[in-house]
Amino acid sequence: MTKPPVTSEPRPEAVLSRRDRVREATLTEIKSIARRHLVEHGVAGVSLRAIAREMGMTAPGLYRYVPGIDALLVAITADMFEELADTVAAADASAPPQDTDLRLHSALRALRSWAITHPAEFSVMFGPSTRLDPEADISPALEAARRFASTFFALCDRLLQEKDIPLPADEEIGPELTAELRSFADTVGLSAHVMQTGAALMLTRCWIRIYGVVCMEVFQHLGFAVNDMEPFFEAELQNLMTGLGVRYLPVEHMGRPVTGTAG
Amino acid sequence: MTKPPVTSEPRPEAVLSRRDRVREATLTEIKSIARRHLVEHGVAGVSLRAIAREMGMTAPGLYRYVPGIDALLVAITADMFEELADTVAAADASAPPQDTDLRLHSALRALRSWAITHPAEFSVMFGPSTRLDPEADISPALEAARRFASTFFALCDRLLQEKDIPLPADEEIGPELTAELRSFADTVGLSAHVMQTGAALMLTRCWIRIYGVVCMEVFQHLGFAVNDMEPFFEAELQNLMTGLGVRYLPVEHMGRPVTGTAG
DNA sequence: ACGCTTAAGTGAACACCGTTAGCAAACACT
DNA sequence: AGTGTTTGCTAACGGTGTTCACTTAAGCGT
Repeated sequence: MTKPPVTSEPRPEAVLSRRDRVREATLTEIKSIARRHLVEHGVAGVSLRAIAREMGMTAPGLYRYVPGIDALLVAITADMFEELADTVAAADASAPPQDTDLRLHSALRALRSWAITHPAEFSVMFGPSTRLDPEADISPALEAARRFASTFFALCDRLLQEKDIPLPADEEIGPELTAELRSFADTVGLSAHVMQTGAALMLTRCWIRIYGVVCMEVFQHLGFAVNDMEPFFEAELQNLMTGLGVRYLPVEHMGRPVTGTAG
Repeated sequence: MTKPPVTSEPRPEAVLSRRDRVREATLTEIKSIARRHLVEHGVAGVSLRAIAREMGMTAPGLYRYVPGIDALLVAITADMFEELADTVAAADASAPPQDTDLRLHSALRALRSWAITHPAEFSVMFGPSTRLDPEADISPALEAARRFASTFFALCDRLLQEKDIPLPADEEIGPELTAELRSFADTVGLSAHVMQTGAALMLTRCWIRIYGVVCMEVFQHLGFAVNDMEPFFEAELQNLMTGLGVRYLPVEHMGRPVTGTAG
């Protein structure tokens, strides 16, 4: 870089050379097409050959950008977690910073919203990994999932600080559960407040229930008998909030529903 | 059948001709091998060609028995629901008929037990259907799933008859939820007791939560941070039972754990 | 017991899939 | 201009679901 850039580039595009830029663009295109195929034909419909065909090139050429189909699926899964994290964070940020209750409602409803509008994505993110080789390296997706979870961790942290959440006492939790909760708290790196065993238990319990309703809705397990699962989600949300000592905020009282980055 | 059977056959094998019998045996063999491949290599590892290869025949020959891979997968899914239903029913029956509390504990623990010992099966039964054509006819599996659910419906029915379960009042449920609950109750054909809106809500809420914990465990979503999910399951079970006004029975007090038909 | 009907199974073919190896062209940089 | 790297291609191997035409075998009625 002896010559200064003459072209009117606002940012020097980091330190990426032109080559690296087009390379990155190609990778983005690959992932974008893969994502579309995922949405349109399900995870089974994502294939390197089809992607290459649509890009006007051949399948082996894609191996210059992606080590294989599994890695590509992991990569787009990570992207989707990132997107979901953004959506949830945006919903969280759309509420007044002090109104922790509303922020929590907002974030959880944004999660459900995104899930039901992105069933194919949600399935590969939160369903069983049926397509990937069990020995595939899924760490990129895990990393992104961590960032997604952190929004909720932060909210729970605030909640524990502000309110007097009724937590189960350490004595009544049981040694095995305590051990698992400690392991969990250590691995995900919970903050001091959530580090309490009772708080960690409360957190996982809430997550399990949210996960349950949303999975049930997206995977269509009551689809044959139920048209709209929203009332069930809201019922669960209400029950959850009540158990947390937080007042439940119905949808009507929330103003315009929050729309995330994609919706 | 002019000649009486000389061979020592206890039963006349229904009205099936010899031809139909070997045909049925072949179909059973196909499904059995498919099931094994499912367990050993995941749902993606089930293929007609591999099954045929193992049976010493060619793939097109299988089309005399099964209309395609999708129908085969649906068929074994139905079988698996049948098996799970048997397992749960056996656990239920292993408790004293009058002890509804214990029967419920037993049945739910049997469900989890079967799920974690049969993750591949559980994934195709309760996870998103990623492999099947969305237009595939899954009614056989649905029918079997209904029979699986009926065990729990019966238990809830008993519970509602015996105890004074604290049910949410009709007024506080909300019109949309009421409508969905009615639709649900009608479709699955709940008995008179569970027909009450509050009871149906309680039932679905419980099911959602059980579904949530078990899915979370089988799909390994906390697997990176938690070794054993049993304490979480038991915590959820306890919380659930308490909410139902039923006393929670810890595992230790239950005697030898119940083993189902497979496991 | 013989002939006819029907079912079972095969081989070839088509259209897909992931992946590897070897090669030619384009590009960046000295 | 020459050199080395990057990119993309073709060919090929082994795998998949599925259809079609065909042969073989079994069962059934007379």
